[in-house]
Amino acid sequence: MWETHIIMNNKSKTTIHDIANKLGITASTVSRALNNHPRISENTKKLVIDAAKEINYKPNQIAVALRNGRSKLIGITVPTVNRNFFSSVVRGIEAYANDRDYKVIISQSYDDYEKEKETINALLDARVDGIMVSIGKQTKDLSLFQSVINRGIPLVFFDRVNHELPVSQVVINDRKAAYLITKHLLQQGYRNIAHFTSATKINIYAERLQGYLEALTEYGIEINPELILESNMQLEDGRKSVQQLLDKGMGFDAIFSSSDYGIVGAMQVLRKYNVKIPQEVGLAGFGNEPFTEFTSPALTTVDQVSIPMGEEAAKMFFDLMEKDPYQKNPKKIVLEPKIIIRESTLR
Amino acid sequence: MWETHIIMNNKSKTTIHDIANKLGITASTVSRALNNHPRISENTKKLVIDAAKEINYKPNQIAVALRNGRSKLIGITVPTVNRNFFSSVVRGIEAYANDRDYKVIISQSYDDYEKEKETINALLDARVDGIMVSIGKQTKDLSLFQSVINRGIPLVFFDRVNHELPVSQVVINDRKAAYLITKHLLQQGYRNIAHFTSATKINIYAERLQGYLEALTEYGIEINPELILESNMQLEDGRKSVQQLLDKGMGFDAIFSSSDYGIVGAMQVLRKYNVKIPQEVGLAGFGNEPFTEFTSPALTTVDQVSIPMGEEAAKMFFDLMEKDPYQKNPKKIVLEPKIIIRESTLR
DNA sequence: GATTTGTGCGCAATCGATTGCATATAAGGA
DNA sequence: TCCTTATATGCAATCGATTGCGCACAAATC
Repeated sequence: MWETHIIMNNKSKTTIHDIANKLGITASTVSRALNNHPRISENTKKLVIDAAKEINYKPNQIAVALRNGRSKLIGITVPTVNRNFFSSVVRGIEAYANDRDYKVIISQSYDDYEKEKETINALLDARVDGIMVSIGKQTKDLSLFQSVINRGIPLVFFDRVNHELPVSQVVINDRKAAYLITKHLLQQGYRNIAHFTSATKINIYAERLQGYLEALTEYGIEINPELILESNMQLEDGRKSVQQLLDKGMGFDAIFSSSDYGIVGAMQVLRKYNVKIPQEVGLAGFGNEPFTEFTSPALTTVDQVSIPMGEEAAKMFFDLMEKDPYQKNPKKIVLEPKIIIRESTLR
Repeated sequence: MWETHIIMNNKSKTTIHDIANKLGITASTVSRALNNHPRISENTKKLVIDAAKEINYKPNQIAVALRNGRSKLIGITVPTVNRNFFSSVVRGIEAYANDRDYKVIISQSYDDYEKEKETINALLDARVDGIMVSIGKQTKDLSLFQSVINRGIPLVFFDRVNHELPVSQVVINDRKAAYLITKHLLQQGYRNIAHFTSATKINIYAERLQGYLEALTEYGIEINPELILESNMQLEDGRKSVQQLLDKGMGFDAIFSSSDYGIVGAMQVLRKYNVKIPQEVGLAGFGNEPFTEFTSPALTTVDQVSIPMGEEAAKMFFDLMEKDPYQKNPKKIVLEPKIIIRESTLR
């Protein structure tokens, strides 16, 4: 089965010229016929279409792209593609774009600003028709994005955005989600709610912190800054943060983490100390990572409606391309997140 | 901040002709200078390179692609991109390709054969230089893949492959992984080990079943066909399968599932019945989905080395492109999976 | 000094498709 | 019959970069 095969070279080079030769007409006519140009007779149209089928003609999209100045490619840059949230957004984008005959190029920034610049430049070199980005944690200098806009290339931010730049964007209502989650904790009778957050210069984390504070204030609960811990909110950070709270002897009866990873880390440590969840401590995360469903108890969290977010972002790209490539009127779509209440906060 | 901006149209159209005009030479010379052609004087090379920098020239990759017949694009088709395994493979591919100045187009087949054909044809239309596929569950007709090979377009299968076609491929040693997991269960003293499998016409599942059987045989344990359950192995299937075993009163003290989802489903049901894991029943999955680390007890599983798999697949693509695009000598790389022993099988 | 060799660069075709501007033929109008 | 107006198609430029061939001019060889 694995032996050498005799294989012919039919590197399928059929072009409109082949069709033209076959029919004794010119490539112009073939091109027009295939594009259903009104000035071509029905008769030759039929002839051309039949001939195209017969020799299995497929237009060379590269040539089309060069001539038309449109590559029908969309570039995506995300920190990493193998994170459930990002891959789900990509899924949404791909699905929407695919239906419209657009293809999607992905590239990863690894949350590194230099790498992010590189990949975006690479996408521009590839002549993508538009770019969709979830910016990295380090991103500060926005001139690159400004120049993308100045060149009339549709640019869409999603999830992680920057408000200093008038760029069309799709986000979820982070503040409201955090508010609702915190309120839920309060309704469940938790009163000393800690919060895990990340660098709050990143908009989404600032927003979530805000929602948390709002809910507490609404319930007349005094804010305790020592209960607000900043970290990268990965697994290990969650462990450390909760350990810190325990070591300090901080009285807390719930934790709301801006990341699911952080909360799982906390859960692991608490279980070691035989803390009962949710009876003694309630735990809520953010992101609806698949694993939150399978921990025990299952974790309360926020679903970021990632696939719809991808679809909206893609839709926005097409809108921009057609109507406002220079983003004179950037749009902002705010999706409603879904609060997922599970056992970890139900006592 | 969101008001209208005055934005100039610098749709950056700098071409080699602009450089040529600026310097009073021809585009040919500019092209050669930029490509470091030996017949161009060092002096003009310097002039050209400086001028290129000055006007911020970037080669139009579309034009380059048309002229050279190489798009520097790699197409990937996976069933769905938002599954940890696939997105991790994509991550590996992207990382490797990116280092070599190649870009990656992704498309999803949704495990639907028609869709799979469509996306592969779309990738061919986009003139990708190569295609990497993890075939869908339905895929039967392989003529499309054969024709890709016949056209001299490097094709690489990964994970889900088909052995009827001599295509270069990267897989893991599924049989061995299953064998080792089963052996581990046996070593832990489990004797009545059930197995969840999927349609065994899909190679990977057949292999895993085989490894399971081998280990049992090695330990002189009689195979009980009633302990081998076939399903789609999603969460719900896992629940049903284990319920089925319970209803039938089958005596089993361990389950090895070919999918992590299946085993989590089983775990949920068993917990409802207050079955002690791992004391009464040991549980092992396959795939090392992120959630397996966070269940309690944490699940024993098999890591499919997805990122390395992506890198190997990408490496294979470049090899094929350079040396054997028509795959007269298809290669097969078998990666060693990593057995991840966790609490769910340690009693 | 005549001839060969080498250096540096331009001309024009090419990749495949699209499109503005003719042109040729047929059909319609005066 | 002559002229206008459609209708159907061809010609050639274009998108931006690459490359075989050729042509100057200079340097080297005899």
